This record gives sequence, C-alpha cells and structure tokens, in this order.
Amino acid sequence: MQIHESTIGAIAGQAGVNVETIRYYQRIGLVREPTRPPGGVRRYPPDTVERIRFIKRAQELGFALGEVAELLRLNDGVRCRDARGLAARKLALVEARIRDLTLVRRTLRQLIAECDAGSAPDCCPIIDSLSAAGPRRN
Amino acid sequence: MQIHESTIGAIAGQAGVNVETIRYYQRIGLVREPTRPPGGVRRYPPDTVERIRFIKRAQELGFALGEVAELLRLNDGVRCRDARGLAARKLALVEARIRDLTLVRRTLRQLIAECDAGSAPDCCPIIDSLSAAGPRRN
DNA sequence: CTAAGGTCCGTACCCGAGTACGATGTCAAG
DNA sequence: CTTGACATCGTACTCGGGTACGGACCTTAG
Repeated sequence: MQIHESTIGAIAGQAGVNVETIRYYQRIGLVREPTRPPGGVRRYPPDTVERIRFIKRAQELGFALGEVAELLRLNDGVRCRDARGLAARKLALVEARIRDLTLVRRTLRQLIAECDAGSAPDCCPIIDSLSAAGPRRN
Repeated sequence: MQIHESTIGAIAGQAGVNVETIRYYQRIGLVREPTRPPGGVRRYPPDTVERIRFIKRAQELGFALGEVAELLRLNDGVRCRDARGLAARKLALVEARIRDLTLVRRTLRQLIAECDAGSAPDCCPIIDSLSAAGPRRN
C-alpha cells in the first residue's frame, strides 16, 4: 500500500495541494492525466508530486501558470534549442524583476531610515520616491 | 481649458489608463472620488495622475492592489508609526522575493551555460534544480 | 440650438487561478 | 456484502483586476 499507491488524493497530500487543484492542472495541461483503467481509478507516477511542487514553487517566484508550462516544456521536450531561447527570455524577465525589486528595496530602506531618524514632519515620502522612480523610465 | 481641466478622461489620458480603470479604483477606494457638483461633472485634482501612476508602478513591482492601498496609506495617513511597521513588513517581503529570484536567475544561467556547452544529453535539468531549491526550505 | 463627444452609473462580462459541490462510481476493511 | 472513504466528472462559484456596454445626462463648438 506504500510503494505503488499514488491515487490523486495521495499525490495531493504529498504535494500539499488540493485534489481539485490537480484536476485543474490536468484540465489546463500542466499535469498529465494517466489513462484510467476501464472501471477503475487513475494511478499517478510518483514524480507527479515533484512536478506539482515545481509548479507551486515557480508560481511563488512570480511565474504565471502559462510561464510555468513553458518552463516545464524545457524539461519535458527534447527540443533543446527551443529550450535555450525560452530560458534566455525567462532570464531577461527575471533580471528585470530583480532590478525593479532592488529599486523598491532601496526606497523602502530609505523610507524606514527616514522614519527612524524621526526628523521629517512629512515622514514617509514613499509616494514621491516611488512615483519619481516610476514612469520616468520612459 | 488647460490649467483646470482634469475630468476623468483627461486624468486617464495623462496616467495612461482606461477611464474604467479609474472608476474601478474609485469603487475599491484606491482613488478618491471628488464630489460632483449637482448636475455637473467631477473634476479631479492633478495629483490624481501621480497617484494612479504610483499604483500602476507598484503593481508592476508585484504589489497587489490591497498592498498598494496600504502603501498609499503610509503617505495619506498621519500615522507614521504604523507606516514604519508596514514598510518594514513590505521590505522583508521584497527581500525574500529578491532572494528567490536570484536563485532562479542562477539556475537559468546555469541551464543556459550547460546548453551552450552542448554536452548534456539530458540538457535542461531545470526542474531538478528548481525543485531541489524549492520546498526543501521547509 | 443642436449635434458630437465626454461623463455617470449600473450591470455584465472577461481572464487567471483555483474552490466547492453533487451525483455517481470504485475500492477495501470489517 | 455492506459501509464509508475516496475518485471521477461536470458545472458552478469565488476573487482579483479589470473591460465593455448601454442609456441618461452634461458640455461645448459650430
């Protein structure tokens, strides 16, 4: 009952998601749906758990499910050349995000420092700083 | 007609958003709705544009509108102490995101380097790396 | 004054990412 | 063999973040 179980519920438990979530991922093609033995119950290979954990992890990092699907195709597909391009595009995306967040971090740190200095009567000039850092990029 | 306009359409134009979006922001309390002169049309103070730009910028940086509302309260509110705490929590969040993304960046770089090396028959071990970096944190 | 274009307002719709639910089927332990 | 837990499936609902639409009203240029 241990080595081969992996019904949907077991998988969900191990991956820490709702059964419905797995069903949803199957609907959108993120997780393969094992063929069902006629009049039986689907059994999932154990790496399904890893796959779902990967999805969840990537999602936390700010990838939408569509992007996650692409990332997974890197691995699933044999098409290494496509993969490289995809990874490169993703990398650029991630780097941009890091740059932006680094800016936000600096702003927040300054804000906190100013608050701590306790000086400013107009403490918390966060809007000014952020909107200055903002659309001026264009 | 220039100096005092700021009808909703003008504001939307300057901020680069849809009129409907401003209406939406008003519904959810992100943007103040100026009182309407009876049988007339609302006029918006020019800083509304800045506010909306700020919202859009913060959103791009990964803040949900609810979080943006909190950020804005930092500035609107006189409650500097609360503001500091809020900013500090936001900062922690941003730092965590940066750390995570830095990991992803490294993974993607490695992946690309490996692809370029052209060696691996199982090119693109991105799932392995990411899921290793992933839920193991628990 | 009138016509065009903008505002106001409510309501409905969209997408992404799930969650919930109810009917029916399957499986395993007692 | 029955009972209870779980699986399957379809459909509907939720929530965030908007977009679209239609009818009424307002404003302004010609």
